[in-house]
Amino acid sequence: MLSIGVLAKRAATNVQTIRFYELQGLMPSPSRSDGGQRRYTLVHADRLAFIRHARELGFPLPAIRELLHLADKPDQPCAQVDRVASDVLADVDAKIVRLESLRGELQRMVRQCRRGRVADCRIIHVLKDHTHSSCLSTEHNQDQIVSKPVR
Amino acid sequence: MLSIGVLAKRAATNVQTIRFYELQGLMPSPSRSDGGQRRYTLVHADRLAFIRHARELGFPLPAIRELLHLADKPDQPCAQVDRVASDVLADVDAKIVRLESLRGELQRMVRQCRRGRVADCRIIHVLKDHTHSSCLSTEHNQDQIVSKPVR
DNA sequence: ATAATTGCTATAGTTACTATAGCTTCAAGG
DNA sequence: CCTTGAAGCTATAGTAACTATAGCAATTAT
Repeated sequence: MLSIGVLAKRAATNVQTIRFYELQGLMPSPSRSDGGQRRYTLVHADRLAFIRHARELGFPLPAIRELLHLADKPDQPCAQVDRVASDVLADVDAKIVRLESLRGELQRMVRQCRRGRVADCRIIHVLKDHTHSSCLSTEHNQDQIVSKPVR
Repeated sequence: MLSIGVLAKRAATNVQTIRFYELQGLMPSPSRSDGGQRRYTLVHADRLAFIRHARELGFPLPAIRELLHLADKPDQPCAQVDRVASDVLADVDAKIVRLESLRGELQRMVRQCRRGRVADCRIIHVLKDHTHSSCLSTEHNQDQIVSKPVR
């Protein structure tokens, strides 16, 4: 029987995340100690590893929920599994395309900076100039670009 | 004088976003009509265009706040502007690297899927097998990969 | 037995918005 | 002048996937 802390260490997850997965129905509610603390088995550890691995590969939680569901039905055809994974792949591809376009623009901007005064700064100029602003606006594509959280 | 709706259309933004930027201190509070509705000038329109363009390029709001601040001091050297832009570029670069690594893994998984039963599915196998799970875990790099919101 | 650590629940914060509810104001037509 | 429908107002909650905190209870080590 594993405490939540031990399980968390094994999966390189943190404790709150495991409780969060339980709330979201991704991890089953484990049994409890007499005092009410969660006690896990190796089955739980496997399931958590599956979830974490899928997360690292960019699967969103609803997709993982679906995969876990499918994994429990070994005799079904795996077309659905393939579709879920392919969707994630398509998503990742789209993100790469967009980011590479951003990178191009940014590199151009930064390269043109002559380190003078703000008044002459190409970066500020480009941002101010809304005639340029069409260069990237791919209609309905407004992805959020977030700085990564440092854990 | 522009109403918030007209301003929004010009900047291809939506109305709530403009009010949100005002709350965040990115847009100055405009004057109001007798009935209390916001009335904007072309100065506001320029500022909003600047913000939107920077957002499209992946600048987070705090960075945009800094740029707006710097843009108001034309005689300062632009080194700080350059640094902000370079940071965003570095961030975009890091995201691309990570996503390309994800893409590789996903492609391998999807290619190996033989469309059989779930029990034999390579995708499920790879996800279940935690000996593979080290392949991507780049220590403290745990970026969130989110599906883009459809507007 | 006691102290340090870990666990518990519930709640709020993160990013950059988006969406709703319930109300008020505005602009155009008759 | 009056009505009507669209647009605007504030305040609040929701999104994704966690992370962090507060205030308390259980467990473990000494």
